Amino acid sequence: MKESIWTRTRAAAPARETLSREQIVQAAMETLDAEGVAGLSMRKLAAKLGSGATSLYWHVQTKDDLIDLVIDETYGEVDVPEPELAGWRSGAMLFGHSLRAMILRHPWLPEVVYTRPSLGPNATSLGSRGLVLFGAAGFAERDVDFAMSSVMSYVFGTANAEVAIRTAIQNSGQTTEEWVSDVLEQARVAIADDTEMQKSLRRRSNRDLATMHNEAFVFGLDCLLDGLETRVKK
Amino acid sequence: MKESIWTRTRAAAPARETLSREQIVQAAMETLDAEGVAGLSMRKLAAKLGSGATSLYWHVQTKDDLIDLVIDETYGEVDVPEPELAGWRSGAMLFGHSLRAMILRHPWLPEVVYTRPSLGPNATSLGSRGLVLFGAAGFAERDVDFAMSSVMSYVFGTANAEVAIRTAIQNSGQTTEEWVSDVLEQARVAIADDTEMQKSLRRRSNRDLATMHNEAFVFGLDCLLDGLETRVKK
DNA sequence: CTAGTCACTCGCACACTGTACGACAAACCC
DNA sequence: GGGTTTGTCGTACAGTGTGCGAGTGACTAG
Repeated sequence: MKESIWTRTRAAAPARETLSREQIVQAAMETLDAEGVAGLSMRKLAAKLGSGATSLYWHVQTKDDLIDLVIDETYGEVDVPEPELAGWRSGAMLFGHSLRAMILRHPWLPEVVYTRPSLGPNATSLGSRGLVLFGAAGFAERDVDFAMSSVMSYVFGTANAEVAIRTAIQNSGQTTEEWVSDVLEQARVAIADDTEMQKSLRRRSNRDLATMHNEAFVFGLDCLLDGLETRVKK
Repeated sequence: MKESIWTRTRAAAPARETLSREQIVQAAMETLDAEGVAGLSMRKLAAKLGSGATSLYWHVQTKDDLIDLVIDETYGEVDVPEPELAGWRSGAMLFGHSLRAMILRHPWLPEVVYTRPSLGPNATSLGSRGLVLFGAAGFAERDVDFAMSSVMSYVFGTANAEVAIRTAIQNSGQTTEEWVSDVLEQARVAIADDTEMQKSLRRRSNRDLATMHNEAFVFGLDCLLDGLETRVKK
């Protein structure tokens, strides 16, 4: 007996310093978070990994596939509480906050997520855990799905809009305060004869952008959950 | 008298066969609707208009600016009923349906709309009319803005998700039925040990995709509006 | 020890992108 | 008729995703 399977498998593991799909996905995630979709190119990604550009194509079929993988990774970051722990309503609230936080951490997501369906393992697992949560609430059959996707859609919608503003600020190269006051000034001129917009503008202009977004988010989510609660089977 | 001012101005009007910004925007809209963002290139657009590629840059500063213009055009297609006509609640319902229909007509929108803020004339006018509508409901000061953006976010969220599925089907080259049954089969395998997902799957599998989306949309919107209604000042 | 096979890397090339630049031309004003 | 404005467009540059085929190191069978 020259060598056991154990030593054999052990030796086969490192083999050669080599790229791995996980490595590539993680590097792509970093680039996306830092520079957005426009900042991600296969050549730059390869350079970051110290390899040739086309080497990536052995581990990943196309750039789009790579993005699919990164997207699924983000879904893995979302918490879905189990209904026993918190009850469905506060569970849904926590779920919403976790999903929103994830999207804000990955502001490139809205730009790519609507060009493909998400069927990766993390996405489906999220869906499954979501269904458990909303299933426990006691909705009628099909309302379980409707309830869950309502909440997800609402959260995506609000977070996406928030992301749009954030990227705009970042691209402008200004501070948030500068940008806000610029936009407000611009708006003031544009709507000189629009009393309704002026009122809204006055309401917004003294408030911090981030806290306003937070308040708006929980306001709408509360409303939606209120509405959902009345649909629960008595 | 050889020619009056009338004939002169008449002659001066066309001046020379020339591109116009409106023409370009409209052609870009057509291409986007038909082929999506990936199908729009300045060269192809110019060819469609029978002009040189770089000629477009006299009328439009960059491709991104052009897309901004097209986006604003789409906002112009959204109906916002006046509150006197329908009351705020059914007005909001109509608004939601109109916005959703607009997004479904322009499935490329989600892909580009979250990388920039929308401050064009049609976008701001939509915002203004929206504020009139929700302002008439009788919300407390800041809740007017919150209510409106909740509804918009929800509608965007649902419509975007719908768009994602539609594009996926289109890209697959299959019919909707083929695609659905393929995905269901794929899902069935993936979730062999997940009873919650299986229940959901069984619920979905017999239903037409489009009507399911419609039902889900009005279900969630109704819930949200129910919740909003309880926030109206008494 | 050699020959062969697999797993993986990578340089080159192709077609295509957005757009800066500067030369051109047609219409207008004086 | 000269000059200015308005508009067009060919060329060029730097960059993109990725197909192809040659190359290389590690392992296995004989």
